[in-house]
Amino acid sequence: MPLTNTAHVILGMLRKGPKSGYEIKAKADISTRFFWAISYGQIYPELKRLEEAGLIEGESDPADGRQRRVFAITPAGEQALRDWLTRPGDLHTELRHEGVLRFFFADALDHTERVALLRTVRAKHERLREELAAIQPVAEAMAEEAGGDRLGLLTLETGIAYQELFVELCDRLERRLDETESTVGGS
Amino acid sequence: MPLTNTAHVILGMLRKGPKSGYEIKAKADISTRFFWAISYGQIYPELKRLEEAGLIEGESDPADGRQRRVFAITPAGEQALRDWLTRPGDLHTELRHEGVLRFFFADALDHTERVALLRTVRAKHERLREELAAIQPVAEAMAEEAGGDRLGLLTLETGIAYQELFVELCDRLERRLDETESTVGGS
DNA sequence: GCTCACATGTAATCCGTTACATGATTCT
DNA sequence: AGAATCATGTAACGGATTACATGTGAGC
Repeated sequence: MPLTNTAHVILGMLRKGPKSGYEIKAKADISTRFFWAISYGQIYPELKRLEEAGLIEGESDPADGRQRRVFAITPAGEQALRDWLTRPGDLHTELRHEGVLRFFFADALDHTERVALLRTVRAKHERLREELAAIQPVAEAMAEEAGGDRLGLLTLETGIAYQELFVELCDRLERRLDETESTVGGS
Repeated sequence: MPLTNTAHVILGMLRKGPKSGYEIKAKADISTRFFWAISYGQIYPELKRLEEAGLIEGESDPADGRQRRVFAITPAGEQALRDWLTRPGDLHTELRHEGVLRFFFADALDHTERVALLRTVRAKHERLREELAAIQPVAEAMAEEAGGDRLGLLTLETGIAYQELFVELCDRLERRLDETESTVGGS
């Protein structure tokens, strides 16, 4: 059966060099997390499956006496990754945004509550924007060691622009709310 | 136990007037779908649960001899909706975007393939933008009958801006790709 | 001695989609 | 006659999160 996108994240991470499950999670947490989150509950079982399928190879590599398994991608794994990257057909795109959802139904609230909601949403995206901005130097360093792969940087910039859009949209919505409020009066 | 966001979608839809499960789905498909999708597999069981919890009340209302159950929100349901809308704490925000994910790992591709990927992603968002734009007149009509609730319109505009951002980001990324390609040469 | 980071894994559970089953009515 | 729309529901499955369980080593 076909691999999940999460499996491809693991494959993609290992293509940049051998890693333990723990390291995969750590790298994902500062990069892919913002548009494709993964958790330990998926990583370890998936590593097992990928190894059985011959797409990766695990090797025991205890560091400082600590138990540790490091996985490396195989040629078959590289091929599977490439196949996925170039595969035609629909790309899964899913957004679940409780803030926008609440706003959609905010007719049940009064003006003050609506504004408070927008401010909360705005604050969240502002915080995420800062979180991403803080990663930038790390990503810069990672790009160096990855032999000049700048795509991580570009993706990060995309993530920052994404958060900025929501901040701006919240501001815009609040202004629009004030306009109607002042002309017709709110509920 | 607390209600899911999907349950709140149903509650929110019913607050705008009694509806059948089928109608709820139809309304959601042209509004909340883009930031909180729901399916029949959730709607019907959830309607049952909400009724048992006393938050909505179903009434058999066959139209043209067709079997049909219409649900109305109860005062308890309205209260539950309000509680949710004003509840403090983290708002679930989740993005799963296979296009950006692939781009992040596109180091494994050559320049031409990378550009093709961006074009595919761009086309998808372009199509979504048009889909949303086509809904605008419908939403306008819905705002009238909803007694001047303009929030649906504002949310729709937000959705359009969201799609436009991705279209623009794809263009931006393609330009950035061309820059590095022409100066240092690609893989 | 304690806490944090490193490290691996599983089980329960939740949420959601997809596919299926069924049937009436309306439009072409 | 056939397709599309209206209409309700369930079962199987899949993907992911959370919580739990366990243990080492490093730094304070």
